Amino acid sequence: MNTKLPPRTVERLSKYRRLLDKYKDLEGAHIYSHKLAGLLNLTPEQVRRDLMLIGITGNHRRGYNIKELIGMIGNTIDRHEGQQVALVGIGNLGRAVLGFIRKAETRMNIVAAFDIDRSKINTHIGNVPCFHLHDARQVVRDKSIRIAILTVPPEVAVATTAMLLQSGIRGILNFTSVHLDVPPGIYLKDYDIITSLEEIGFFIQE
Amino acid sequence: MNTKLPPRTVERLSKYRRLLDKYKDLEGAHIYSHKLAGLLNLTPEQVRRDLMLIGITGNHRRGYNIKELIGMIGNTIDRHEGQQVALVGIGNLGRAVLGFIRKAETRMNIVAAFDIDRSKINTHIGNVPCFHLHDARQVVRDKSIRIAILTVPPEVAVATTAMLLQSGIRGILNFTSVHLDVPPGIYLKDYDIITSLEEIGFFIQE
DNA sequence: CATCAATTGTTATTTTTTTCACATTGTCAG
DNA sequence: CTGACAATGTGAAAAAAATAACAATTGATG
Repeated sequence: MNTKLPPRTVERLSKYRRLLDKYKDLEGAHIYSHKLAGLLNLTPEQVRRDLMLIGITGNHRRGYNIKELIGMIGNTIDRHEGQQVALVGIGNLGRAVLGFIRKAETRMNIVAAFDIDRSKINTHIGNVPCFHLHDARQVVRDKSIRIAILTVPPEVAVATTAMLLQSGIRGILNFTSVHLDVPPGIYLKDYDIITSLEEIGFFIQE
Repeated sequence: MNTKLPPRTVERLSKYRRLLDKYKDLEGAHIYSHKLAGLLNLTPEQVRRDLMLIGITGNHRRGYNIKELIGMIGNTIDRHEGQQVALVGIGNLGRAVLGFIRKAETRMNIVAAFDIDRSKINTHIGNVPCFHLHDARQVVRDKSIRIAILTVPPEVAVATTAMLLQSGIRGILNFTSVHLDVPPGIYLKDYDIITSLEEIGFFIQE
């Protein structure tokens, strides 16, 4: 489908779906744009525009069919059979993130973990097999991995990223506070806890 | 100082400072806007405008004085003697986040942790004392805590948030995937791993 | 069956953020 | 001392995102 959606819209679509997922079995259930907006602190107009952009049509009297909505969002933002994701860096943060994602219901499948600590290689974390980073190219290809979650120590963030890019990774969720330089075509999302805290700190001053 | 900076600018200011912090002892060192921009994948104009907004003046020949720059960013986005932060929810994710922040160099001080598990109360995690959530009001006031990092299980996210708000917290960094409703004046920042992954998944399709 | 209230779909407007463009200025070379 | 280069500072333009406004539609109601 059309890949020209605004990033903000994609973010919100993901949230709509997650919020609505719990009602997915209620056949015929509907929701109004203002209700959905209220639940997520958005405006109804924003919700309607987002849904319009992915071609969802609501009922003028009953609102949007929840099941159809979940389905259409899926058609838009999911790959066909889920995305394969690798966790890179099996420290405390990495393990915690892994646990978090496995508890959440999502189409993102963590299918491999990478580290350089020999004692971790060939073990399983949860049920995720652990490989040496040097084998990334092979594993990434074999398992059709396209996304990496980067939870390595800052010192090795840049070098690790270079290896990941060589191995064919297309998107990176960067938990290190290190700035990464990626070529065009690679989608990088920074997850910078410190910056977020400082931002909060600034905006609560008055 | 002026609190009307665009959120994006505040985010970038935090990043400028973190990047430049390693040069803070080089007396008289300067950096050009285009150099700083290159390091963070921004445009030089954007950098200059951000700095202009907080009243920094560069040298037309040598660029911006790094030390002054770090100082001015601090004047703008820091509270006077750092911010007091509480970690709420001492599970794996909470502990990992705590470890991460303590390794990073930042003015955000984690001064208390909260949980409801009796076995954790009155212990220390790292050197952070752990309290029962019921004592939040008291502790928050005593320690001048203004920001909470929320790493509790999703089932209790809403109830916990209500308690935090009652105790006088002003800002929340929300690691749960649960949507939180906060009154005006409270600054909430969602840290939604799943949404971020799905966003990456969408944008690498083509 | 006509009315009415409520909601959608979408165009227009406003606001926010980024980018462009260029006059201005500090420093260095000669 | 002077000219020229290479920055900065900033108004203006453009792009992106959010909000407002309102006609069109639906279905419930009397």
